[in-house]
Amino acid sequence: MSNHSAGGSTDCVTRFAPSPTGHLHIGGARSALFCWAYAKRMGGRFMLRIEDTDAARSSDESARGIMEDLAWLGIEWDDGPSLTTRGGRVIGAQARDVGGYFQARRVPVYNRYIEQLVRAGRAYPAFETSEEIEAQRKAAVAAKQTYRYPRPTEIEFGVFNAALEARWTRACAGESHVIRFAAPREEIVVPDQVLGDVKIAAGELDDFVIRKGDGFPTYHFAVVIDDQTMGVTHVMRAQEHLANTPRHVALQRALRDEKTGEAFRTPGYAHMPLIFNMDGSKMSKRDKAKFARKAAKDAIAKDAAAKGRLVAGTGLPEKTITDFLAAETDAVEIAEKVGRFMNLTLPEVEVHDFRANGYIPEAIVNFLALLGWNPGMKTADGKDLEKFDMKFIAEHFSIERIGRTNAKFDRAKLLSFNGDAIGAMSDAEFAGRWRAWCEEFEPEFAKAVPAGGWETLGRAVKARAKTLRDGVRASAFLMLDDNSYPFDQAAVAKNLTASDGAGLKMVRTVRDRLADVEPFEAGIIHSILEQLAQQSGGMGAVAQPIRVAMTGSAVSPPLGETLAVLGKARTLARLDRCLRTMSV
RNA sequence: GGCCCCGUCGUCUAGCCUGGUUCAGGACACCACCCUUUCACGGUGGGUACAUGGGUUCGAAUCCCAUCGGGGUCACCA
Repeated sequence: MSNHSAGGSTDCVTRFAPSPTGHLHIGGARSALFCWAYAKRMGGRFMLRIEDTDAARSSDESARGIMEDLAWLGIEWDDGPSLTTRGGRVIGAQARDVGGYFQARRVPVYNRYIEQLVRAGRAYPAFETSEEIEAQRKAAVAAKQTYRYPRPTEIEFGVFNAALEARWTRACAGESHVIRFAAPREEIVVPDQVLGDVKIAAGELDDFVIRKGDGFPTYHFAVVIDDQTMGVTHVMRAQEHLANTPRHVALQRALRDEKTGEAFRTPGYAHMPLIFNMDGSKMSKRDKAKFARKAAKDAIAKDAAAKGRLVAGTGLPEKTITDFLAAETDAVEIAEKVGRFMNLTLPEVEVHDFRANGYIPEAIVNFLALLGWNPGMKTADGKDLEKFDMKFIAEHFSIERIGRTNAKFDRAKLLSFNGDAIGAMSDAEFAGRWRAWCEEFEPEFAKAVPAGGWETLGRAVKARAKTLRDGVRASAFLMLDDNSYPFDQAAVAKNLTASDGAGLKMVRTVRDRLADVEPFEAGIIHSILEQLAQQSGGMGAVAQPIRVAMTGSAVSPPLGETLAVLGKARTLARLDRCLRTMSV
């Protein structure tokens, strides 16, 4: 039996290793999900490691945000930093002790292995500045040649000779340097469980940097050391890393574990397909700027004055807006301000964006699982099985069924999944989750919902909401000022004043019937409307006039709930105002 | 450009490994109709794909090769 109670055994250990330089990208979330799923399926452990060796770009705030996003999705780690959820539960509480899950705190470990490599003649200090290297690289490119760092002639592969010792002494004395790996001149085979064996010819690798001038290891080095010392057995990541993997394999062959003295293991690799936008571009934060810019330019093309309104509406300096429109800057903050002012839904690229726009984690996780993986099962009626939950993924995930072809992220399908997931909730569950979301992301609206009104309103809105935010849109009637909301004139003409004011007469009738209703509940209101409908030529003749009178438009959720949530006083006030201000 | 990976409807994909049961199935999107108190929901139906060219074979989406196309990677970023 395993002595690790929280997760499974250490026979299988997968890891997700983000660098904390921003929010969790949706593609990263998929990587994490697959790693998690495989570990669960194998009864192993899923680890979260923070790769913060880029001191300039990393932040603890980002690390925390990433952990919260993962937790929100339901992707919880057995090993990694601990995170206390809102419910007070601690994720990572049973983590194994592997010497820290933040790479920046593991520098002494890396340095020991650096020295091991140097003394084995497999790594050496190099003293060129990055400017010098850059100049050489440019010259090579200009000459249409592939740049490879030329190994100094005095360095003998696999031998700690006098020249190397002299370099090492200079480095240890504090002279500015990097450490480079003496790459082997032999073919390297990366055994990949998705792609099969990927062979890289001898001489393709050059002596890449494994420790930077600032003393931190590079990604390539830290990954190899950590995966070995933390017992990682399976490395699953996006295909963009495939071309880096030979470096890792080469490093593994050159290193020995300082505890066991044995050569490093080569973990099982599985590189998964990449995810792109529908137009084939990379999904990036810049997509928000592109989207907002296009919308703004379109508006200005229609009406030149729109730019002035944009400046005023966003509160940004005119120069900032001008630069933004000219694509001088892709700043997310500007894009978001423009988006907010223009009432745009900017394209989501980070998990947090989806959350803020009203997506629910079950739908995201389900959709993500289908991007590059497929259970290959049928439902009872013979269709492809597409809808499933985390439990299913944990039970059925397999590397063999990971695809090889890149995928485009189809937001329309995600939206459909989200709508279905919302539709599958009970009314009570929807009401609870919708309310919690509104309180966090639409506090103004949340305040406007009367106490006890959430379930009634939720029932009215659930079927027409593909996102939680849609529920707010559908409830726009609630936010109207009872005495000044505008009327859609076409709707008024059609439903109120037409046929000699038949609609207005109906409003009058309904108003009088409603005045006595007690309690003012959706079901009761509905049955009253139904009665009237029977007496007067169908529900359309009753409902549409009321709808227009109550909301100013011909579109709203069902009237029983709409009126009930508004309450008797507001309902009568609105009907009265309509009667007062309108005539044939 | 060098090296590497990939190529089934607009998109995600099933089928490919173990060639025939597939003039290729599902889902999303789209269109039409039905239902209907508006908007939605739901129901029914429809169009659309094996990149191209060569092989192998009685037979190829499935095996082989070439071409074309897409992508990744070549940092003191991860």
